[in-house]
Amino acid sequence: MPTLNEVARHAGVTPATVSNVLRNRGRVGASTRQRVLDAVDALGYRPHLAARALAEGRAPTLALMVSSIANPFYPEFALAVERAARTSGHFVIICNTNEDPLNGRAYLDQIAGTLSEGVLVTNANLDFADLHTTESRGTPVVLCMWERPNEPPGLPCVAVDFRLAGELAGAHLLELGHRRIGAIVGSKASGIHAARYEGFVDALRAAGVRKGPIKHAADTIHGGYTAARALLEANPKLTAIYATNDLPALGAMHAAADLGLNVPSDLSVIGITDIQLARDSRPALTTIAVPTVEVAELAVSLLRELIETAPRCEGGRANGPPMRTASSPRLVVRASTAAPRKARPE
Amino acid sequence: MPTLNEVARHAGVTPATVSNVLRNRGRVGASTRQRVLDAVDALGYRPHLAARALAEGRAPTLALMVSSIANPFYPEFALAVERAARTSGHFVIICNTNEDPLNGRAYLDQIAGTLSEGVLVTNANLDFADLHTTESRGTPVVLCMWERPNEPPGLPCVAVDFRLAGELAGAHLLELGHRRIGAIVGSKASGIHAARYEGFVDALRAAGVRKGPIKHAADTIHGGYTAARALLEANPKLTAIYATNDLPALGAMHAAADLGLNVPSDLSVIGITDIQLARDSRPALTTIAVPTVEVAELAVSLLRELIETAPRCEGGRANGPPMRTASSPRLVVRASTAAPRKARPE
DNA sequence: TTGAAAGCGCTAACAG
DNA sequence: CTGTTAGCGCTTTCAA
Repeated sequence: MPTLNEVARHAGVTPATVSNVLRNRGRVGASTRQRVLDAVDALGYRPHLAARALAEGRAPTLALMVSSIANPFYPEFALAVERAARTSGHFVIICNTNEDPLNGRAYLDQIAGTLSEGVLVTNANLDFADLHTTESRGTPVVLCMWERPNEPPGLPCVAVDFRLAGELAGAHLLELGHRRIGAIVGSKASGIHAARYEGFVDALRAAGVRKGPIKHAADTIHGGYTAARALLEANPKLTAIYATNDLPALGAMHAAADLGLNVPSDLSVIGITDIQLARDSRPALTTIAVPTVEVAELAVSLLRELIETAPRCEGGRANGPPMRTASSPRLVVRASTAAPRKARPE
Repeated sequence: MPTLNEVARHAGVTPATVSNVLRNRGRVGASTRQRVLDAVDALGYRPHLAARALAEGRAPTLALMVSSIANPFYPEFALAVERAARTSGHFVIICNTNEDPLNGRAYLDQIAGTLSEGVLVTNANLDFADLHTTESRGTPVVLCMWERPNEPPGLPCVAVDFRLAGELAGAHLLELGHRRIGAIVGSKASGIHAARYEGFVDALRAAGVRKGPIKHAADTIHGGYTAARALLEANPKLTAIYATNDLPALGAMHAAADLGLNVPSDLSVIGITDIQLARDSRPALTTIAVPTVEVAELAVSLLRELIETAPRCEGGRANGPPMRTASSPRLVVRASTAAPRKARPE
């Protein structure tokens, strides 16, 4: 691989000049510029990104922390993140924490500030303390998909009103006439989906409908399957299931099928997120769509701002860490919800 | 972020010594070592990976080229790649080509050899010429999932016997008694799935069964859906569908459902790969499992070898580019295949 | 308009 | 055992 120095020699100029023409920096004479350009493609020169970054005191990548890229939501998000990152010349490194805070910390320790200029965090089950540490060391961190716009975390974030998402889901089911609704709430006691459940409960309360049974489940199809079976077997009269995520909702549909229940005529199922699979399932899943791409773009642009300004205003953050709020979740009605069989019109 | 120099000053030694204790290189006195270590965590020092890489003449990442990380196969593969890469201290950068060779080339030009030490390529629709170029510039490239072990490409690769996969699929269907089998062949005219289809046809031929209708389709659930509908509507007597990939197979199951056909009693469906979704679909998909994780590991280890040896044996590749062959695909019988309704025993 | 020089943070000879 | 010296490939003052 030819270096900038070799290009310079080849063009009979100094490295500084080559650098200048390459980045359109200083004023360079037209003929010199041409000579340099010729040398560049005579040699097939490509700038060494790592070296450039080192000299500039920057880093050419963004780190994307996910619990496991295999969970189908993350790839979709990652794709959007990558697109956004490319526009600012960043590459993205995927960091699978595998739900283990230790892995997360190891990643942060290694790449934050050295290989990556900023860190994007999805529900990767990271230690907040670790995140603060990396932030205090000067590498900006932004939380994607913060679930409570009204309760900012101690870190920069992009918020999505997941309470509203839950509420919309509840309202939709209620409107169809459902009164006995089971809930599958994702992600263990970590309470990561608490807002989604609260919104749902709020909707019920507002309608004067009693809370139905609830079951916690892993955020997978299988987790939803197991939870739904348990729910349905213990509560045969349920006419609908609300899952705080699409994957468990899909699992609930499978459980229904295995129990001889038809979706939606015997059982309605609704999820949250609107992943690709929701569109591709049979019946297609009714869900509350979250603006994934928008979140990714907001997150990347926020991160970029932080990267720009971080060096300057070291100490004082005016009113707490910045937060961007993505547009509201919205209901997407597909084929997995319908009025309960014997719904009496209100 | 403290630098190695500061650590050195803090410990009252020279940078070289710090470097030595950090990498257990030269012999360092016990007390000095301790002093350095103390300084390291007094300052919270972490090595600057990019700088280190630059000094070592290496790069800390591997590039993974995929057509789109959103296709559910790739995340699974990416996860395995990342795990393997971590063991050699590499991070992985995901490069979505979005099926466009131009994007692929842009990625290669930018990061190969500067940010990434090696390139892993899945079916990303890249220009082979571009790949050769980057290889000739000294950055090793390995093709993952080469489909024809007997016809090595001009590049290092990990091969999987996809002809066999197709044959196994055909054989399974035949054994169940199917004689009228439609085929959904993925990925346009690029012929990327040709081997999979040939194997299938070989199985039929060996059994003296006539080829059924064939339809090409995009490698998505929707693509499979459309193709299957067309196939089924034009050929009502089909009792089975063979798809060269799981996603289209899943789509075929949906099409069957929409046409009032029960899978597997009215129609058997089989795919190739065994992605997670194959396990999670209802009915669960019978498929030919490809050893994804093994392929990822072989690919990374081959790439590592190439990275090690590349500098030395610049010119001469003994017997063409190296190829590793992953273990054979194998049949995984689930619930989407069964004997055709009126199968007469052979 | 171009060149010379210093330095980003680290490693790698070699010398002492 | 430890320090000295160069230098990875590039950028960026500052002079010329």
